[in-house]
Amino acid sequence: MDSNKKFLNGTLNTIVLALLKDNGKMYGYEICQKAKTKTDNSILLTEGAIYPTLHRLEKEGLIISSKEKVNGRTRKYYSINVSSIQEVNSQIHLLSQFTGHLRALLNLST
Amino acid sequence: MDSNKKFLNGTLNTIVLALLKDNGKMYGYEICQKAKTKTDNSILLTEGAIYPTLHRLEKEGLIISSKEKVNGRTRKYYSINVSSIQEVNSQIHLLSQFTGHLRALLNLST
DNA sequence: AAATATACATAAGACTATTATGTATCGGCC
DNA sequence: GGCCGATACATAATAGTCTTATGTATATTT
Repeated sequence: MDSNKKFLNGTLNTIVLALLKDNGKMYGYEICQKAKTKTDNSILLTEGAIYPTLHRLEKEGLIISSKEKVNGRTRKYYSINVSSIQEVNSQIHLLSQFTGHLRALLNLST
Repeated sequence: MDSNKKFLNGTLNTIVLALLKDNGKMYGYEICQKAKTKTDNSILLTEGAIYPTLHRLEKEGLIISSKEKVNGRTRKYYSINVSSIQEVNSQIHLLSQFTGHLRALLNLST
């Protein structure tokens, strides 16, 4: 059920970018929940993976963060850096192409 | 163009199994060529990745090998171990599901 | 004769995810 | 009132896979 784990490698970066692009702004915990609910509990992002990924993407300048206190708990919201939107689109497009190629190799019609 | 590289991680195992299942028996170099031609020169498997993968899969008992001398060059042919066909099908199915979930996250219709 | 394609193999290094651990607040339950 | 689960962040040690580089060897093309 959660054997998807081993496939995640390399795609997590782009998954995060795609979710942020769609949802405007999100925080780490929320991204994990979204991925989980959108994939029937199949893609389960762990904290040890998501937070380093967010830090990495911010360091690279693709996303920006801002802290907010909500209900007493601190949330760190991330959103796409507008000046990097082309690069983000490019990365999403590449992953999209890759899934297509994968499906061709697996003989999946669509 | 070959930025698919970073997405490959974790999926190579299953790609190899899928190709072997479709083509009966193949050798390492042939697998690389097949992946390349079937994906418009996008998925380029390197020798440093393919050979360790084949050795790993054989060690796990999912595939079996036999050496043949063809035109003066030695080829090591691999094929699915018939007694592991269920496990192979299962792994291919999991990757297939994963690509579906990925496409859902990327908002790709198909 | 030299370069390219074929065909295998392995080692060093980089990168990413898993697992484990730590901190802290909030809400529900008994 | 105290405990547990959910929320929310973070980091370190470890494992695993891929890239890059290197090596060997034969056949074909230029």
